[in-house]
Amino acid sequence: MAMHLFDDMFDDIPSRSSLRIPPLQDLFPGPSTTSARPSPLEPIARVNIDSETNKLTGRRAALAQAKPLDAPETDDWETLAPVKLTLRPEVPKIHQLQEPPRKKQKLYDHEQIADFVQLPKPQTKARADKPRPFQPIAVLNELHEPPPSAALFPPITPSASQEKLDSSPFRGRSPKTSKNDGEAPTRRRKIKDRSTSLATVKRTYNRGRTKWTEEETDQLVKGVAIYGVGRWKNILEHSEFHFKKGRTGMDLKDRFRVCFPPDAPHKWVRPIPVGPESDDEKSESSPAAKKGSPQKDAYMLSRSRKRHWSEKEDAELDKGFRLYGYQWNLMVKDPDLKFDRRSGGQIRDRFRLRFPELYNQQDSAPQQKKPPEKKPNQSKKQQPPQAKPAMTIRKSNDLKEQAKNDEGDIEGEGRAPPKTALSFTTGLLNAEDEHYKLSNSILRDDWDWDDNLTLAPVAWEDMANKPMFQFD
DNA sequence: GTTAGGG
DNA sequence: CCCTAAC
Repeated sequence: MAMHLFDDMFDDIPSRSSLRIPPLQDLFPGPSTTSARPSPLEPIARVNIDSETNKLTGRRAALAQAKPLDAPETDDWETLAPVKLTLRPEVPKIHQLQEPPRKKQKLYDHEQIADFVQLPKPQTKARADKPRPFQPIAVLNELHEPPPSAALFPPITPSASQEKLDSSPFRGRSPKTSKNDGEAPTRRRKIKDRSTSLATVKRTYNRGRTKWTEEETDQLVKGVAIYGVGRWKNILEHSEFHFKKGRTGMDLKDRFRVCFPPDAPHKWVRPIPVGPESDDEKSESSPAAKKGSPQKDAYMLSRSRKRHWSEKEDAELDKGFRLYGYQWNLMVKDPDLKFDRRSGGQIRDRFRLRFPELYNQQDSAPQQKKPPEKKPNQSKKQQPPQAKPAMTIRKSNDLKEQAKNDEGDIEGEGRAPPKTALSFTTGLLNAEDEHYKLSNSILRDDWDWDDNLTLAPVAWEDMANKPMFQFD
């Protein structure tokens, strides 16, 4: 099925001649058997790994041993010199002076990309390095610590002791490593600041740059060849690769995006081998490969794109919550809820994002059963009425928090948030018209009442989570 | 916890 | 490199 899917994918692509795609070159050339090698950017649906040795097997193993173009004629080049092999002499500076500044597009010319050992060199914008505060002082006193005077600065906030540590300009970056050749600095902890009084204070601090070496980039390309686009964690942890300490999958993703811009895949996609597939993984090579046509967009074949939630879908989510509460999988099954290929987990995450406070109350929420059926011929097993859940009174600050979040939605989206039934529950106490909302939510008249239930499920839900009284 | 995409 | 929503 997947094959035909891909066949259609390339139907609307003009023929290669009309596209004038640059000469196809092997990003991943071997000494002799180029045709036996799959595309480095070919998505890998399955990776064969020997469970015993934890090593790659089959063609992927061979891929991992691929040599760069100018590798010496030795079979174990990688094991002998795993790090230095791909180093190339620096481009003489005279070239940089003579050649006019290249346009950004030039960076991705196939001439450069095709030879993966020579990846696009970053624009050397002789940017006057913005000195970090206090850094010169640290150099002067040769202490990799803040100067004593730093202690004189008052804390920004009363509870900023930890912040001061994290915000130190010396954190994770001693002046000694100014060459930026060493390890990446340790990553800072994420700090979530929800207090409004500090909203304007910048509380995040940069990790600092860790330059990508050609070795690293080589390994990244190899990793994509082995695992596929998007398998950044796998690539990062591949035993044969040695990325700088502190690198994360995100870094790999960013780097790959820099080298192979997804909006211009024809700039970097390599040709597909023309020979017959040699072995066990025929099913993994894309149909495009069999046609001998260039792969249009390897990104398209990576993990599924993230689909944003439309307003309509949010409305479905709202309706679903009124019907099923926190039972996300039931929402998926309900044909009346028109979720478009959303899983229960996706629905849950969306709900958690939109209504975090309400989401965190699900422990005390009653478990609802299927709502009233339209065709009540399911009289075999009648669910007993749900036990009345323990009444919980929401704390006032919880409600304020939720109200704040609701307002944030307004600002963030630039449009009024859908005033959904969820708002009944979430923003109730904040509203002036409490009576209206109470009656509207608990004594709903638009319910398809199930005779087997003394109350509609939503009523229990609301009673459990909504304050019946306000003490402020 | 990871990844895609925007910044 | 960071942030955040989506996964």
